[in-house]
Amino acid sequence: MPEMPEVEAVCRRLREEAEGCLVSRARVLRAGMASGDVETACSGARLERVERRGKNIFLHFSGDVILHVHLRMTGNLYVVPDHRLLVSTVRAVFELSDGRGIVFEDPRALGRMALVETLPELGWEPLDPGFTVAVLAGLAKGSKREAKVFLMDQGKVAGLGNIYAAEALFRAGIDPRRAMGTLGKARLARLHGAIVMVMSGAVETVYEEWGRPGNFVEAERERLQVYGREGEGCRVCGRGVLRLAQGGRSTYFCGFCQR
DNA sequence: TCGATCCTGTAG
DNA sequence: CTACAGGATCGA
Repeated sequence: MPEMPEVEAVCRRLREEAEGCLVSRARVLRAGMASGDVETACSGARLERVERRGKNIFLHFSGDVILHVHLRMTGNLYVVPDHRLLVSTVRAVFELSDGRGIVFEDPRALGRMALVETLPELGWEPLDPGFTVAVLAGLAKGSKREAKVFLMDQGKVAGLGNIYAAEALFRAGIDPRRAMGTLGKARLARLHGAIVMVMSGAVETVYEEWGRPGNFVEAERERLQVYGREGEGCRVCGRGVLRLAQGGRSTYFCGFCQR
């Protein structure tokens, strides 16, 4: 489910609904998905702050407890009205003192939680004003990695995943196989603009559509130019959208518009 | 830099 | 049945 826009939506909603709430009891329902004694650390603690960095969520609890949550492919974190009513894919639940619950649901069970002392070093937030063309150029300089793989490196730019890396490259007209370090100034500027545009648009769309009738992912999907559209016509030139494998993931692109 | 791995679900 | 899935990490 989540790329950075979905993670941001999760965090915003969590802030609205559960920030400041007391966790009477924390339960880890799937052993191995959490590192550290989460049940002991979070039981009786108050959720003071919800922070997002890239696709990572940091739940700050009273007592200097920091819980690092990563939703991976199919995780979700949301508030339910009754913590006793849980579906089978719930991996952890934070029972709130008012009877509600913060639930970590994850069908594929790839998501993880970990108690941490400090926040890990991550790459730039694409929507941070400090993330400029010059910053991107500095990161790209000398890199021989393929542009798509580079963009998905969370240590460079944090939050771009398989969908939005492809979308940004399409909008910038850059071939995803192109070595990052060979991009000229003009192309880097286009790429930077595309990243900011794609991510800011996605954040707002995903958040607005959250919880609406129908699937909020579908609304965002309609905005996508290339992702998941193999064989369909490019929205700009009409030629077929291509798919290739990079780093074990599918990359969608237009062979004509992206060079 | 590749492939395997962690898991389950769904589409073909 | 196989292929693939919006992620990340590990070892070769």
